[in-house]
Amino acid sequence: MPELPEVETIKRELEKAVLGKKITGVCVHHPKVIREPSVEKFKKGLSGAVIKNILRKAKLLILELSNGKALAIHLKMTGQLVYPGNGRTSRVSFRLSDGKTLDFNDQRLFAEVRLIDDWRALKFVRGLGPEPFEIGPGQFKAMLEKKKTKIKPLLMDQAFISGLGNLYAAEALFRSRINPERPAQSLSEREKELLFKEIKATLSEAIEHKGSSVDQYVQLSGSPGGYARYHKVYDRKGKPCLVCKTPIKRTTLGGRGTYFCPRCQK
DNA sequence: AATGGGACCTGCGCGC
DNA sequence: TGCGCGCAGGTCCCAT
Repeated sequence: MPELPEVETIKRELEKAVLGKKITGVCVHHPKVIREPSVEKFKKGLSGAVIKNILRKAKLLILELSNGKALAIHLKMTGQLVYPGNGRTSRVSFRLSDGKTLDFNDQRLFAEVRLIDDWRALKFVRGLGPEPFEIGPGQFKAMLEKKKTKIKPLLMDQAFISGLGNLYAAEALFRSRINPERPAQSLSEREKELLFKEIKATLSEAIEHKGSSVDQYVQLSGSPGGYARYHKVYDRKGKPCLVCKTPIKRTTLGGRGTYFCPRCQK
C-alpha cells in the first residue's frame, strides 16, 4: 500500500519521465476513479496541457499543468502509475506528446483522481499534519504531549503527522522498541526522540530502496520496490523476531492489522 | 472531543 | 475441485 516512500519514489520517477511533456489525449476506462469534475470536463481540461511541475503532499501526488489546473492522484491501496503503459488493466490512460501513455491502474477502485483549480484548497490537503521531515525532534515531542491515544493509530493519523501508513508505523515502532498500544503521552523523552529518529530513518531507507512492494505497489516502470525484504515485523506473524527470535504477534489496533514483537517492544 | 466501526472495493488464500 | 467467507488497508463518514 503506497505510503510516503512509495509515492515519493513515483514522484521522482515521474519527474524524469514525463515532466515537460504534453498530454495529448485521455482515455477513461473506468469513470468511477475520476472524482471531479465530470469525465467530459476532465478530458477537456487535460487535453493539450503540459506537465509543468510534479509534487507530493504526504501520500498525494500532484501534477501541476500549464493551464493552471492540477491533476491530483491518491493511490490509496492498489493504485499504480505505470509508464510507458500497456493499457491492459488501466482505469485511465494519459496519452503523451512522446507517443507513449501514462497508465493509471487501480484494482480495487479506491483511488481518487481529480482535476482541480487549486490543490491547496482540497479538504484532504488542508487537513494534513506535518510530514516527519518538516519538523524537528522538539516539535515532535511537543505534539505527543497530552495525547492519550495509542501510539500506533496516532502515527497513522494524517491530521497528526502525515505520510506514515500501517506498514511504516509498525516498522518504526519495532525499531524504537515501543509497544504499539502504549498511550502516546506515556513515552519517555528518550523514547520520543528515538521514535522520531527511527520514523525518519525507516522512511529514508524505504525511499532509497524505492518503496515496499506488498499488495500492488510498483514503481513507475512497473517493477517492484526493493524494501520489503528489510521489513522486520510487517506481515511476519509467527516468524522469529530478527532480534530475539520470539514469534512476531499480530493484533488488531484501530481496525488495522498490527505486527510487533511482544518481547522487544515494551 | 476522541474513539470506534462500517463503507468503499476486488482478488486472494483459506477451510471444508 | 469448488465454493463461500474473511481479510487486506487509506480515507471518509457516522455514531457514541
